[in-house]
Amino acid sequence: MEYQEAKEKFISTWGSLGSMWGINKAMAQIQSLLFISTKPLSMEEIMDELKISRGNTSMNLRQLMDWGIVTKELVPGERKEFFTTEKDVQELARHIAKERSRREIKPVIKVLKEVSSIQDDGTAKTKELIKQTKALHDLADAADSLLNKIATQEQNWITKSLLKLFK
Amino acid sequence: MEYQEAKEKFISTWGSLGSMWGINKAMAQIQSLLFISTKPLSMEEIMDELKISRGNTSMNLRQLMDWGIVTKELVPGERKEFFTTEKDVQELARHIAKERSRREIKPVIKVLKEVSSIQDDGTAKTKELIKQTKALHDLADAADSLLNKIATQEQNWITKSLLKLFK
DNA sequence: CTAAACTTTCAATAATTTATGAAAGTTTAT
DNA sequence: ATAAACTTTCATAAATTATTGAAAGTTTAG
Repeated sequence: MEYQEAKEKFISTWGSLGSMWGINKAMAQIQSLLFISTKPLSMEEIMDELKISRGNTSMNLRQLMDWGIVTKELVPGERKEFFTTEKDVQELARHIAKERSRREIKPVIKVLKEVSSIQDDGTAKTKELIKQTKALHDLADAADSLLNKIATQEQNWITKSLLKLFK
Repeated sequence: MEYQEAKEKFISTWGSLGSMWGINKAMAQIQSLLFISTKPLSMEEIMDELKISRGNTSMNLRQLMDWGIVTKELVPGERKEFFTTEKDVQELARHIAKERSRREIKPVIKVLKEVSSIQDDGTAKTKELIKQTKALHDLADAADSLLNKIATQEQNWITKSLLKLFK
């Protein structure tokens, strides 16, 4: 396998991994392209490389910027904009963990709290609803704390976590 | 908020959380319905409750069984089949972690290994591809180990993990 | 100010995913 | 063996999500 093939394999695999986790293909592919690029890329270059439209590129770049993992780079003397992604995998993981927590997990925890706090009317089904949603709430809450600790931890958390956790 | 409202809120929230993480709505909703049910439910009951078709119910129940989180229950004297989900959240989380690792993370790690193992031809772009995919490989590998440790750990891992990790 | 260079928006369309329902398949009781 | 009870399959439909491309918007150079 040589460069071009490896690159394509990486980008397409990353793209389909994204889909499995609710991230659209174009977004994942743009990010992965930037991730292995040796220099910032313009919109034009991204479009060409991935064979996607201008609009699609623009919208997905915006989303990546909203997620905080892609930034605009202003190249002196150039009029157009260039883009780079966070190159450090740890930092990348941290951003994603933080955002997923904020956007997706926290709101669900809130609902679980509401639902598990309803008045116990004494019936078995109400008791079960309360019991189960409370258990889920506690799990989600613990998982979210873990995620956030990780997200705000200094470098190399994974290595350190593994050490602490399984020593 | 009383029982019916709380129940619906829980089921619909759980359904949309599923979508964010690549799990279809019906599947998530069936699981959540079973999760708060005080008894095993028949296909008929699930269809009625969630207003989904027989085919859809059947296919999603099969998927849930493939994931190992729903099982058929044979009620003596009854001809039809009944279904229950794992009621213990820890066990549930463990199943899901294990399956996601096996189905999604492991294959990606394999690709990352292949891609990061290409011949270094000395060019900057090849070096970058190797470096970045290797970093990603190491991260994915570490995260996967963590997930699997969690998945095979005894009860209450979260509490224990948190203690160890942040004491 | 104005025109060129570039980016964003968004209505229309395409692609993908999910759901339906009836036919085919299976199991069980008699 | 057969018919009723029940489940699965799968072609088709519906719904959702992603993509396009051209028009509108913005910025910068001169």
